Amino acid sequence: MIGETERQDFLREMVQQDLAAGRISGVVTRFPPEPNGYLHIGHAKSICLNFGIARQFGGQCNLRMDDTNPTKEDVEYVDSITADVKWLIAGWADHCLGLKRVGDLPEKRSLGGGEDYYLAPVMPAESRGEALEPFYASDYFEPLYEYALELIRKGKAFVCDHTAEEVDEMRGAPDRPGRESAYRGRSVAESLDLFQRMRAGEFPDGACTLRAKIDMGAPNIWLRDPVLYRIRHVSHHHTGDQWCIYPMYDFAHGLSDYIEGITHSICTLEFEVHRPLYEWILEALELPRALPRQREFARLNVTYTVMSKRKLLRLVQEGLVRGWDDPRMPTISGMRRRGYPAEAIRDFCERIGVAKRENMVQLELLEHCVREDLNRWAPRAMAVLRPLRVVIENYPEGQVEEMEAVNNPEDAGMGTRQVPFSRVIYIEQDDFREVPPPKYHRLSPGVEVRLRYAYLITCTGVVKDPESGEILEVRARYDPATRGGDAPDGRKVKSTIHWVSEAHALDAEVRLYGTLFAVENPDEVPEGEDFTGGLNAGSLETLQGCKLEPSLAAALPGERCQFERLGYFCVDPEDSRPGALVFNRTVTLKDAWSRIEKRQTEGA
RNA sequence: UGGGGCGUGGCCAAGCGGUAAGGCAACGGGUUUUGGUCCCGUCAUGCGUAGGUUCGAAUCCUGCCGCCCCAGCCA
Repeated sequence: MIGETERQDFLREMVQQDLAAGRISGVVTRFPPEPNGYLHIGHAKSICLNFGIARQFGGQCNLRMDDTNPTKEDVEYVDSITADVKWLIAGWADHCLGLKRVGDLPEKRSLGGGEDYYLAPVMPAESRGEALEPFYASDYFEPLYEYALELIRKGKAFVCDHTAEEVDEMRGAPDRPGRESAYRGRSVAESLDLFQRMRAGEFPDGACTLRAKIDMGAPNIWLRDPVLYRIRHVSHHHTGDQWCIYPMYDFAHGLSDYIEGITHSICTLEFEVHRPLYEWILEALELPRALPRQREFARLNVTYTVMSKRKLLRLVQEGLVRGWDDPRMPTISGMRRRGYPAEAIRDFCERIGVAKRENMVQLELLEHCVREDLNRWAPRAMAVLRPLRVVIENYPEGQVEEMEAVNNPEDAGMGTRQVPFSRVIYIEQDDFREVPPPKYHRLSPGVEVRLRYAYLITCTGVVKDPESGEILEVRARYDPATRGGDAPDGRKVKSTIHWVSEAHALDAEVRLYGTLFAVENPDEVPEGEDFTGGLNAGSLETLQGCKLEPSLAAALPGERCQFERLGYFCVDPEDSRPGALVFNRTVTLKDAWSRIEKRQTEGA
């Protein structure tokens, strides 16, 4: 895009070279999650990469369910994945999202003297209101079966009757070659017959497999006659009971890419050792169209969280979080519920870059991106999370003034609003200290501070519970000449604090989130311990009776704003109700005072 | 001890033979009716390490060291 500097990385470089060399004429990528869990921030990196490349080169990116293992997959996951992808790319790469008409299957056609299967994406611009759905690898089971037959005919695959244990044992080891299957020399006709009977359901699970005939002595283990098909008498979330044989990832993936006309198949590093097999399968079939090219990048790791779907699933199943969309989860749905804007997540994915080295990105960068985005457009409001009553002794009882407050100092166009002020207000407990520590600028006896958009007040004393000594309320006097916050004599105060009028306050529940794990790298588990031992017991703090300024009464589910001086918050889309508002803290504001305070206590 | 990858500041990451970009974090300062934002400044004589080639090396060559991935009928 002109004027926009697109990030350069080794993958985009490859795409550019392929284009320049004329190997391809357009770019088609794909995002191929297995529907066995919810998408997380690691997937977001992949989504931004694949859609980002499609977008940059005027191509498309197909959303495809890599659903070849029916025992682990579920429609709940395909639905959540589809929604998460759409949400994440909205307003950025919608036009690149390749889907297909509901029910569409690959078209069988003859090409180059042979049969070919192809399924083109339907782009949003040409959908004309038709119902669209993601691609499914399982929609290719029939073509895949045909390709398997072809491989057998070419003498490049055979049906093997060894048990799983035997196959394991015969595979050899990294430094020791394997032994050939006793069935490797089976005739083409026999393998063809057996494979057809496998499909027909004549054999029980595990009785036999279809294997590629490559090289049991290959140093790369994935070339040692890998299994291509296995028998599983289970129904599939998308194909039902149509099949009892299911293709393995290596066989299905490259061919799915081929069927969709994918030019670049970008995946994570652990698949690098599979690349020779990916290429072997496509080349063995002698396909008539250009082949996709697989390249790998390093997956994302973020501090204080885990990224494996297996571990995230455990957190959900064991009730250690409140679900896949728990705001503490690194899932896209969790981040959305917490209030992270899609644009901030995309910005993060762009900033972390793409390379091949292992990496662990600090959570702080993600939070920085969230703050930077929200700062620009989130409206400001005043809310007191831990209320402390302040009585302004010389303010007339029963009097109410409407104070004009700025909605967003970053954007004058967002205007102003009126906030009611009266004799009794709430301030944050943190904003008062009976005995102020050094450098504490907020309210304390004898000190004058500014109430934001209101008046300068001076603390005159406190009222304590005679029993416990707990501070029940703070007493103060205001200077009537300072309406709006400025003193006519030009005197300065060191601090401005927020407040909410007691008589006008809205009650709300506010949920504060800390990191899910207390340790930077939860995957680094001490001997004999479980990763759940690293969980942060204080990751969720629920506050009741928080006091909000009345303008927030109309806040809608999902709506985001900044509570001044505290952080960015959003109305919980699930649990909030009119009159019973629930807010999630998305991220705190940077807090210079807490750093000073921390240094003081550590120094002491 | 087989094969495949990767080593640039605390964390990411540019760099593609001409003398170490940028971001986050951290630290110091300025502005400020959010201890926010914004602005300014500091932060690798050094690119895993040892040699070699070259007028010149993070970039090329060789050796060594370290880390990651692969022995699912998971993806």
